[in-house]
Order: sequence, then structure tokens, then C-alpha cells
Amino acid sequence: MSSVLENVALIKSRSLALLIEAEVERMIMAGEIAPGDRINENQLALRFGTSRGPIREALRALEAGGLVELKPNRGVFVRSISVAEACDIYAVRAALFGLAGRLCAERLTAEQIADLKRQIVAMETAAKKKDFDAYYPLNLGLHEFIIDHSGNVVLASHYRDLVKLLHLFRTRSLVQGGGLAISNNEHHEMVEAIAARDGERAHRAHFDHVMRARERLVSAEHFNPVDIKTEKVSP
Amino acid sequence: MSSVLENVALIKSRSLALLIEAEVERMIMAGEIAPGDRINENQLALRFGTSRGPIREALRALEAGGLVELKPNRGVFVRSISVAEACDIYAVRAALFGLAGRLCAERLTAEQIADLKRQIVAMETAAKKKDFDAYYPLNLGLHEFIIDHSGNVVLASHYRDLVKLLHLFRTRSLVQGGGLAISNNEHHEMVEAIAARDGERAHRAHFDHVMRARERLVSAEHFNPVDIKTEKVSP
DNA sequence: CCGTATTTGTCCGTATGTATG
DNA sequence: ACATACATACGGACAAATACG
Repeated sequence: MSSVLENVALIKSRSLALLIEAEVERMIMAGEIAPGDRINENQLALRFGTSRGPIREALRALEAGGLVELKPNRGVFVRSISVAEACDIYAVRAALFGLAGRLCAERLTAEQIADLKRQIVAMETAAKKKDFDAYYPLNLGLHEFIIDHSGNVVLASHYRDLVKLLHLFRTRSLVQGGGLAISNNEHHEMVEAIAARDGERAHRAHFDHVMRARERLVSAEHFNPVDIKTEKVSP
Repeated sequence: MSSVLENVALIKSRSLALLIEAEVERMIMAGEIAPGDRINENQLALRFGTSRGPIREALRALEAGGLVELKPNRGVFVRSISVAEACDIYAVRAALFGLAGRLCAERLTAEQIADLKRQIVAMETAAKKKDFDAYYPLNLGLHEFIIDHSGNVVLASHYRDLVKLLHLFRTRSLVQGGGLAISNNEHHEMVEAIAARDGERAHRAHFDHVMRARERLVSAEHFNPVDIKTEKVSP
């Protein structure tokens, strides 16, 4: 059945490769294809009811984002992120988020800062009730808010790429659950720094916030030593 | 003549798309194709002596790096970077470079720090002699050294992407020339912070260093208002 | 506004390389 | 080690969209 893309195509008629790129990215994010899996071009072509041309173009595009890995004459594989790599990604993400915090401190309007404070309050109540189902989307929303309102599209773009990559990191559940009340203290400091229009302080607060999540990752690694997938490298 | 790629292909046999990707990137960097120019697939296919398949794959890959822009049913265009965008890129670059400085402060060996100091001395002598031809590569080398030795490949990858993008920014000559002696003072502070193993201070020094280059960009914009290329957007 | 030329988008056939028994 | 099966890599042809006169 080739209806998967046809439905989307009706909504907005663009190039097949772009549609396939979006769909494959979704499949990877949803976990329908697991990290390490090989992606069969024929299978995809059959599934989407297209030829292999647009498939190959879409996969090339995804490769640059780091979601898949291209091995010449062997195929494309869904990237699997090691703990070490996740650490690196977290550090870079911290740097970008720190910058976003600084920029927010410099340019947010009073209304937007009030909005931020409301979000913090909502998160506090959710945290006190230990209502994780409510807390999680609020947390996501707060981070998105800061990235979006930084006003730097390049920053936002790179940040989002990193977040996507982290989805390929299996052990992430260990991290995001860790420290609900702790995280909220950090959020407080972040917003206060922004409200005080202190760019330097906001930068540090936002940077540290993500770096602490990274610390939890490192300690989790120590606690639960990962099995490195040894893979033959072509000569 | 199709010898351009054949020569390279002999050196290392990889996929054509990868070779074409590298070659087109080189052409863009060398200015053989100017920002805003359309890239003709048939022309490239003819020039490289290949079919259009690999060409299209290569262009898709380049798009994700931001070097070219894909407009459906119209073609691919070499991206042109506006002043505003260059500012954004500089800010992100500063964030990444700041992180690199911090990491270097944490992990560089004594020998590597000594190496850094030697580079600084060489740059100082070049600066005092106003020998720009000697200073420029040294400056490049110093930045590369810090990025490479940060030990974070994700950081290095993103940083390099940004530097590539900045090559598409025409007015950049205004910036890189500005402040030869000033720049060297900043380099001093950077290396001192690293030598003192003060991550926080190194972070700030490296961040500020790039941000000052950005400031020179902003003032240049004010001095020389850019003409925005108005381009029709398809409905 | 219409017809033509050019270019992009897509499909399919074939060759080449890789994995597996 | 060899042959077979299978997947990728590439080329070429057709269809559709855009640009131009």
C-alpha cells in the first residue's frame, strides 16, 4: 500500500524526496526503525510506492543531520549514539542553550518574561504533586520557549538537530527522569537571571542546567557500563 | 573534460556522490560558484562525466550543511548569507568556541599548553611587524588547535559547518582584518585561562573573543548598510 | 495569454559490489 | 574458496513543471 505518502502529498505537493525525508525521520524518531538497523532502499520504495531515486536523495539529506550513516556499497544505517557521544552532544547542547539564555535576557519583552514566570509556577505545582505526566510537557515547552525566543534561527536549528540525535540514545530515560525538584531550582535561577536582564548570569545558569543533566548521564554510565558495539571497519 | 573527478577517484575509490559533494563544496568555497547562483545539474553532470543521479544526491547532502538551498521545481542555489544571519552564526560560533576553551582548560596536557604559548609568541612577533601574511595562518591554526583539542567531535563538526557558512558571507573581509593587536590581547587571556586550568574563565575568554569579532561585524553593518536581495516567493 | 525550450523530478534497467551458503 | 543471491551504484529515458519569448 502506497497511501502513506499520498495522503501527505495531498496536503502539500512538494518533492517526493522531501516527503520521504520527513517520513523516514518520523519513523526513526518513533522508533519504528531502531538504531543500528539497516535501511533497505527497495523496501522503502515499495512501501512508499516510488522508485529508489527519491529514496536515495532523502537518505543523503538525513545523513547530514546525523540520523543515519552512509556506508558506501553497503547501505545506510540508523545511527546509534554511544554514551561518550551523548556526553559530547550534551555539552554542545549546553553551550547553545547557554547562549539562548543570554540572548533571552537581552531581548525578551516584559510580557514574555511574565509568561516564563507563569510556566515556572505551573512546573512547581506539578513538581510538588510529583505529577510527572504534567511536568514533562511543561519542561519541554520551557526549553522550546527559550530556544525560540532567543531570536537566533541558526542556534535554534543546531539545537534541534542535537535534540533529534539524542533521541537515538537509548539510555536517555535514565537521565530525563532524574531530579524533578532539583531541575526546578535550576529553572528558577534561569528565569530570575533573565528577569534581571543579566546576560552573563543567564548564560551560566542555562549552561549549567544542561551540564547537570550531562553529569547525571556520566554517573549513569559509571553505574551501568555500556556495551560498546564493536563494528568491523572496512579496510 | 571529465578528468576532474577521475583523478580523485583513482586516489580513493568511493561513491561518486561523495566525490561530487566534496568537489562542489570546494568550488563553492573557492568562489568558483558565487552565492545566489543557480547550480545546473546537467552542466555538472557534463563537467564530471556522470549522470545526474549522483549529482542530485551530492546536492541534497550539501543542502543539509546549509551551503546550498533547494527550491522545489526550480533548482538548487548557492546560499547567500545576509549580515543578520552572519551575526547569528557568529554568536553560535562564539558559544561553541567558548565551550572548546573550557574543555581545553580541563583536559590539555602541559605539553599542549606549552605548544599554545609558543603559537601566541609567534603571533605576537607577527603582529608587531604588522606581517599580516604570517599572522593570518597562525591565527587560523590557533583556532583549529583549540577546536581539535577540545576532544569533542560533535562540537568540532558543528563549528566547522559554521565556518564554512561564513565563507559565503561576502563582507567578511571587513571583519577579519579588523584589530590585529587587539585580537592578540584576547588570545593572551584565552591561553592564560587555559594554562590556569580555569574552565569558567577560559569559557568566557573564548566566547568574548568571537563575540568581539561579531561586534565589529555589527558596526560594519551600521556603517555600510547592506542591500537585501528581494526575491519572489512562490505562492 | 499561449507555445516552446530548458530544467527539474521521477522511474527503470543494468552493472558492480557485498554478504552468505 | 566459489558460486549464488541480493543490495547498492550508476546511467539513461520519460514526464512534469518552470521560464522565456
